[in-house]
Amino acid sequence: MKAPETVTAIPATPDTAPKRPRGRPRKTVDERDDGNRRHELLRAAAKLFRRKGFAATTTRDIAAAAGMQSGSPFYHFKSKDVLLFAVMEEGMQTAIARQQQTLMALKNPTPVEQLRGLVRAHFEVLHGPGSDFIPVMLYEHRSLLARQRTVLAKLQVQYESAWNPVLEALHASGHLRAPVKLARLLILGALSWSVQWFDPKKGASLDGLADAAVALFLKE
Amino acid sequence: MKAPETVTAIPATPDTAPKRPRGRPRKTVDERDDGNRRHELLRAAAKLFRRKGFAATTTRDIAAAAGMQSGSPFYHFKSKDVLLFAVMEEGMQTAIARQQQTLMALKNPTPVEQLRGLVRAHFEVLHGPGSDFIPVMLYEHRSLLARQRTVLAKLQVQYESAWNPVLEALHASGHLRAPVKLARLLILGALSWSVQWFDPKKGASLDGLADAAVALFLKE
DNA sequence: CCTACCGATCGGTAGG
DNA sequence: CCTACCGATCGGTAGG
Repeated sequence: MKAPETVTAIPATPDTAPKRPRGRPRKTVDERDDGNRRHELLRAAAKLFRRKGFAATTTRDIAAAAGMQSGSPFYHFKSKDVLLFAVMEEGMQTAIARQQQTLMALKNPTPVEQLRGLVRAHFEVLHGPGSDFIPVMLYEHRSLLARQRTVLAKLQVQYESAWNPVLEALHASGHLRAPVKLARLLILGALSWSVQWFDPKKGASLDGLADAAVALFLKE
Repeated sequence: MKAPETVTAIPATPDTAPKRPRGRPRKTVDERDDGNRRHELLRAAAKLFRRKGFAATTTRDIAAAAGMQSGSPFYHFKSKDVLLFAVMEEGMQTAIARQQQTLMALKNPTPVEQLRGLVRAHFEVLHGPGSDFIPVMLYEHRSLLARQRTVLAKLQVQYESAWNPVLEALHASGHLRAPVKLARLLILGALSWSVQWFDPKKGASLDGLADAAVALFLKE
């Protein structure tokens, strides 16, 4: 209500000046990269949703963080829910991509090496650069509408299914003793929970973490 | 504003009837068990906070779930934050108590048996009867004020510290390969995450879960 | 994308 | 504990 938000759009140029589109200046006409502004919103939303939660974050917070006025996010996203969904979907997409890259980069891997790769990739997705999206996905599931949840569930199954053959192999070779399905749930939980306690700024390395996790789960 | 909430308090009994305290009837005068109503609020709040999250739950929701009018929760709790804190504190208190009972009930336990007890007690706290309090504690941490967080942190340290000697012993005996501190974080994460996927109504037993977890973490 | 709003909801309170 | 409210905030929209 009294929030100036940013001191941008006071009409400093009256009728005398040649008419110019309001809002922040654009360098050329064909640079109007809508995708860019849209993505700024996504990143701001991801960051705020992660820190304060979906319900406690206002669309005004998000607009301000992206340097916009309070009504502007709705030019890019129909509603706050749609914004949340977009954050999660992008998170899952990049998570899946990174997971696949990691697995492909291994040459003739043993199942143990594959597990270590999956673990390492998961930590990367959770704590690496641009890592606000997936924690939102993990912790704001209940804020989604049923239909959105269905779509994301498919991506999640896709992500998790990469673990299955690896865990099966480890179970068969005696490296893993727990039932595969429960093992996957428990392992992914152990890793995902690190969002609550791992602080990337404190210097501990993701590699060290991954080693500890593999040592915890595997026999010998 | 236009919310009738519950069709309770329309003055169906005019001036003719003998005056009677409004609201739900009390059986006798000295039964006015304030602690009971207060606790009904706590339970209703825990349930709603767990299902919808703190920010998305209104004090009106809570009041209605406890059979009260919208302003009444503030007779028992100064603010919504205080209610949240009370839920978490009670959750930690009973979790610590249950954990201690479990450990005491073991006669001459091996470290492996102790771990299994701790795991089982943790699942009980998360999924047993009256299990809404601790999930709220786990998932609504960020909604707390700094001062409240400090108080709860002490209880959390107390709860977690019970794990340390057990894990140390298991590490020394070669049953546990990961560094103890990281192992504790990962294990507690694996267990706590089950809030996201375990459905008590689906029949799977907490004992089976505990067995799988121990099998996952321990060598042989 | 900004301006200027609206309608609804929400935490909380005074007074009994 | 209920009644009757208030002040603030919030998601969203019309119109440019």
